[in-house]
Amino acid sequence: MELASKYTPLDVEGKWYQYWMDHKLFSSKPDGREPYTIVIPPPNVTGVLHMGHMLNETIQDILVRKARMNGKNACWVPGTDHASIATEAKVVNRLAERGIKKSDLTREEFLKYAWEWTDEHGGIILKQLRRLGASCDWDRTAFTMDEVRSKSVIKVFVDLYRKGLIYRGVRMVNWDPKAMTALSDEEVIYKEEHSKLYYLRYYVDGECCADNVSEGCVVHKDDSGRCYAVVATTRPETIMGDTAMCINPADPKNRWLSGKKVIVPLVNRVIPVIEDDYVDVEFGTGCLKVTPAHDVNDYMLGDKHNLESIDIFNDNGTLSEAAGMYVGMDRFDVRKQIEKDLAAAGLLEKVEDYTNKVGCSERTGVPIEPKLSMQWFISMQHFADLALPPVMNDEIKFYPAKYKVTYKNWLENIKDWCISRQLWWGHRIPAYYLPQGGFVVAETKEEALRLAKEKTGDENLTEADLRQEEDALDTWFSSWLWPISLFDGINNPGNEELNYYYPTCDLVTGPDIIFFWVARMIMAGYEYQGKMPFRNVYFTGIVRDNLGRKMSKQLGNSPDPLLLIDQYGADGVRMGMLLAAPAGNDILFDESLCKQGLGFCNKIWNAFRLVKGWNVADEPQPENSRIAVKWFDAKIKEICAEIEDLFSKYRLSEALMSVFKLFTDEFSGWYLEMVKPAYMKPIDKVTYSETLRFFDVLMKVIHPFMPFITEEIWQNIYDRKDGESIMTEKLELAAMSEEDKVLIAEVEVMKDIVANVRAVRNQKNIAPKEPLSLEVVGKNPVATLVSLIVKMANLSEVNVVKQKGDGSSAFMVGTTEFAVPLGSLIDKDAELKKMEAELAHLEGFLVGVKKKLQNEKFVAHAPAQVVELERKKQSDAETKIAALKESIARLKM
RNA sequence: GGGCGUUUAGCUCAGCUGGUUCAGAGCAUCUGCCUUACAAGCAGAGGGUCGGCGGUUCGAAUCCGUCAACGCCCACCA
Repeated sequence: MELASKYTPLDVEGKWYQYWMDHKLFSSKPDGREPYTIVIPPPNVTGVLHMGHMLNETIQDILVRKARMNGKNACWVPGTDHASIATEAKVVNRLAERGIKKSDLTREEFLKYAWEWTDEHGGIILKQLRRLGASCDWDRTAFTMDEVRSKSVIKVFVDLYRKGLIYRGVRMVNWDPKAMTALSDEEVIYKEEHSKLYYLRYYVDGECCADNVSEGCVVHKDDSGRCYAVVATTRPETIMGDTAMCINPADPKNRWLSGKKVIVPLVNRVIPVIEDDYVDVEFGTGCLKVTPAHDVNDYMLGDKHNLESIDIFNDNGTLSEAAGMYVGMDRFDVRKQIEKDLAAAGLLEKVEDYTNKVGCSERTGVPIEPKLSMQWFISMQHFADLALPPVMNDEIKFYPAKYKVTYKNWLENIKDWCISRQLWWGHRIPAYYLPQGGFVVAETKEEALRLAKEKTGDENLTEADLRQEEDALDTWFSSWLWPISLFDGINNPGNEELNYYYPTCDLVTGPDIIFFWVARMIMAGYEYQGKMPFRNVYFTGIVRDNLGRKMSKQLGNSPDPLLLIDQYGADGVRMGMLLAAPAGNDILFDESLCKQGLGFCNKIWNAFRLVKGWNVADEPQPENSRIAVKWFDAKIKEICAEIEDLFSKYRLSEALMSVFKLFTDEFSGWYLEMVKPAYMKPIDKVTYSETLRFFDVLMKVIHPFMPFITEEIWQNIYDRKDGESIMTEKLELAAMSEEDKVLIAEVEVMKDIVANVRAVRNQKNIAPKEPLSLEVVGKNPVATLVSLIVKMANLSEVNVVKQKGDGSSAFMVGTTEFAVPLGSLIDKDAELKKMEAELAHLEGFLVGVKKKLQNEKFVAHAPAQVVELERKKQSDAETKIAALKESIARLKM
């Protein structure tokens, strides 16, 4: 077989993915094996793959492939999310490009466009995932708006309504004026903004009796002697909605305003001064303008003090007729204009720079507007009570565990969830309004009609009389059912698939959706299955660039994942991602890590090329190879046990590093060099077949991380039949024996000796191919491994001597001294210097150890084995010092 | 304003319930090698007062306190 000296991923990756698909190797059906289930966090249906997905999906694929390799029935269910707001916004934009306004379309027409868009762009992201090697069971691909999922959503809505957990009411909600819909609290993100604090004059209405004031009052008067109050606000454009001014009753400086009325600047409406200790005396002037329609706190005040509420905004953020002024202008244009107008009218005291947090829509980015409106809500306390205990008592484990605190905090301060959205793209709320007023909630129109008749007693009602709610549901109202609805567990409770695959095992997702999604899935899981939706949650970090900046379109610092795969291969990119991704930390992605990944592929490739290039002869196995095989057999067991342990702790990055070192250092660097036949010489049969066996095992160990190259090589180790695949293989290794442990330790000593001899070569510029000899002073600690030392250090002989010869370079391994005779090459002075430095270090060390042992408290308090260790350190050091001193003395002779 | 987390080599990170020469790994750097699998390679080497200060202890990177810097989450001060 001819193999190129460089590995080219593109040649093999597509081929094997197709092979896996053709042989249905990703597909899972319930059987007698232990299930291992992951549901994908569904990406937006019209999204494209970015680095965050790459990280997430790589981790999931590694876990899934590992589980498969461990003999479990692994099932990774893929799917996409309809992403109500995001998708609707995209469709609206696209229509706008064609000159079509959403408002000119009927709901049906709009949805037709939306589905067109979805069919056209939908699922691209899933196709892209295949390039990465994702081993999802594609036959199970689901969509949050497909039939099964939609039906589940409606069923759950009706159920929760009947249980009294869903209600409809007028509340202050977060309004997105761009998307023109209500949002949940979680969809609001607070951004720091450099804005301004405007100080406005509110003249006192009627006679001003400011002469008659108490101590500490601060009264403002203008040039003509009229009194006014000063209100500090960041939002002067809302003064048209002012219906009161509020002071703190305990505030002496504003005492004089008590019971007065003031005039809203420009608007000239007279409003009362109310008193409430909500007002912070220290902020601004202690006078607060109250706009109940446009601020949550003001709303609370209005409610308490029975104030009128004037909604001055249209749904799109422009000013409404109710404002009376600036009608039709955008709220931010009004802010600019009103500043000018106030100043011109002499009503603007001053303007200060001010930094505050502004709530913005997570999706559209525009500042949200608190708005009083009729919406649908879920009572959340019930769900919080369900979802808190299992996480706190670790029935559901979070990795890293620190997110338990975040989770707890949220659940203990839970607020009701606004689930209605004034959007068309989504699940339409199954509520039907009656001509007589009121509504019914039902899964179907027929059922609604039946309920309506029952409710009204009007037998003449027809379906046409019922008007279905226009609002759609929050996207997350479908996502929270995902682990159940994927197995049709809502419509078809207790079905075989559900029983087998649920609860799922691991959930891999970002901490940014811990509330949106993770917490709510736990709620739905317990509500509808009485069981957790997943056992473990692995929170990944945020992918950042190598400067620590979040990857974003604006910065243009996010590489295109597919281009990376073109360049480094999927295996290379997977390794690059994972190397940078310790659990729970943000990952600083650097393209050079992918290069390292490809480099590793190349290493594997070339190792295989070497082995496959050997000629095999029927001759006895040499001693060095016999030991090497035994050793590597032990080593592989050791490292695999380590890897298992790391996997169990989700420390995948470290597991990969162990895998990498096992192959690069232990296998390629040591084992292959130990057994490698001399140039043009054949290898014995036994060693050859054992080496192929190692390859077989190693490919399985590496496979979860790098599926493509491992399949390619695995297929070429032996003749495989069509349909065979590394994916259906199991990795089973025995535990290490005592003998294994001893051998591993001995080989470590041997490596140390070899490294020292190589160092001597380096220092003396002796070519690797020039054989040297080695003297062991006293007893060889690894006498059984002489054949390996000879081969690895390229020695002509190893002699055990009582005393090392003259003209040699010496070193110590453990307590044994070794020497490489160099004859005339020896540099006496350099050798002396080296030894004296070593001696000084050892003597210093000995002093420390002795001090410790002379400390009575140490000997008394420390555990016996620690003290014993110190004593051994002392005697070892003394032995070494004696040997060194002797060598130095002899050198000086 | 509250809470959480981080700070160890030039970079990214490991160091579990204090105790082996405990100060580590990968990458990067430096030196020497085109050695017949791989120069995307091989063999070596250098590099850190473990953020500062204080405490507990026979013994602290590890435990406690405090300060500092950075990051994240939550919160209705206009």
